Amino acid sequence: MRGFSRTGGPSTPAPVGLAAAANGASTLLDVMRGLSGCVLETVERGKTIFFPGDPAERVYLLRRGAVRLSRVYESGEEITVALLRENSLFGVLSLLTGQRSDRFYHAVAFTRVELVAAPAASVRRAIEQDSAVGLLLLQGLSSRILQTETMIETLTHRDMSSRLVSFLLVLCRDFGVPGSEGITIDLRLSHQAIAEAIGSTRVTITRLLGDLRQAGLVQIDRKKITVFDPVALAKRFS
Amino acid sequence: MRGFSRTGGPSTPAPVGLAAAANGASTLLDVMRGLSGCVLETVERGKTIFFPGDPAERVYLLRRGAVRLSRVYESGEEITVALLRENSLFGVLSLLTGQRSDRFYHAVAFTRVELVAAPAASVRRAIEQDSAVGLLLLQGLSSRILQTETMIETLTHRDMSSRLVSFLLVLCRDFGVPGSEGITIDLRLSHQAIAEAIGSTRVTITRLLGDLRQAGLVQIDRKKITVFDPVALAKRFS
DNA sequence: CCAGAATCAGCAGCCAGCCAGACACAGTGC
DNA sequence: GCACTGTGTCTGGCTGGCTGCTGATTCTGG
Repeated sequence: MRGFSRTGGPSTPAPVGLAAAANGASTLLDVMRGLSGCVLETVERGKTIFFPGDPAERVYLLRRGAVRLSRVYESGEEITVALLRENSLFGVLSLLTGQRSDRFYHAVAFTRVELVAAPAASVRRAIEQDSAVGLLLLQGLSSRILQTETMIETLTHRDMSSRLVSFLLVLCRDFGVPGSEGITIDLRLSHQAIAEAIGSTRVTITRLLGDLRQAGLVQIDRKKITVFDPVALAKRFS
Repeated sequence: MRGFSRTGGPSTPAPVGLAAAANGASTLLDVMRGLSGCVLETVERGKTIFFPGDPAERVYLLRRGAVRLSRVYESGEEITVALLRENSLFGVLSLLTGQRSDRFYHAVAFTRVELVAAPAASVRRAIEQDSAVGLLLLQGLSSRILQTETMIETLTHRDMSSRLVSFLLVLCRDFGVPGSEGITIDLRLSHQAIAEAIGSTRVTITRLLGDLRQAGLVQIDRKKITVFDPVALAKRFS
């Protein structure tokens, strides 16, 4: 259970009456698409959306697919800071101040991705003109904060087994597709990718996933993980 | 260095021209104080601001002091999800949907705290009436996201020593007061509290802090930690 | 203001979990 | 076919969690 059912609620921001009334744009997507200078982009799996050091001048809305935000160290090590799901806002740093600032994360398309990018200035202008836009963006960011905080919960688990389980539950929440056998995580995850996200190593993930599979809790088919019963899996916390 | 100097930048949202022009309210604090139904509260160290399960109907701005957001488990274990510094927005969950929702974190005053609380409905109304309010809130939330993501970086460090160092640097950023000898973290931190924040145990923190002290990197006086030289400390990453 | 209670800090020894490094093999795409 | 990425497994070694105890500090209620 822990953090699974409860945080599952407010994930996809529902249309708000206010916004719809204002100008017919009832979702973030509608709003973003209406902005001047907005661009619809498709990025192939593995391609970079922005590099650390790039100027932060656009705000992105992830329309389809998953994006990985990561931090790269001199050592070559790479840490995943967030795995963004559909409907997530990112690159909001550019809204922060009027001054120019730079990205410090690396944003990579984790799957084939469709996104809407709009200049920060356009977004600011849209907010001025229609306050409903501000509210929608706020809701988008709030939901990002909730996701991130769930991830912090995951990462403070002491033993790797609990961390992995907790992470799988987060993935179910964000990328889960219900099927006949359980919930399938709609991402092609390598053990290495999981390790980078929860601060472990490839070998450990291999071992722990093997344990979970042998316990009959999950199934793995061509890098796609199916969780048979999230509640049963949650009981696996140390 | 890692995440220290870079994220230090956009911490306190600077007044934005737009907002000032709109109605003279140039900071979040001004905005919040002007809201109908807003309440100024003082909460003593250790007292609860809201419990998990409480209805989420107000948005808070932390005016002075520090607030700890945590998750409590049946086992009695408690995990710190965020240590909020002055000027942080929290309780934004209530903005998310029109429907009623409940808190799932425990918010406790970590120090003596002054805060402004406003009903979510008032906040929504204020955004409608003055779009500058929306922008200020957005900036507040963006800065929260940056903080939270730095914390994720901290937590994905594998060895406890790096995690502790990284956490101390985060604390310097958020609660540091420069002094003649270095930066003093203006919080009374027990080893237990640190352990709960970085997913370790009291004993380990005791040992590692002892090491840092012996290495001449930090000083601890009645639960207040002074970091002599953040840059030197940052070199301590494994 | 004081005494008892509670929390906090420090130390040591034991042991499991996990990392490092290495290697073989399977799958996949060019 | 070949290169590359991903998976599975083993051995050794060390970090860090767990337990138990003691003395110091801080809090609390009279």
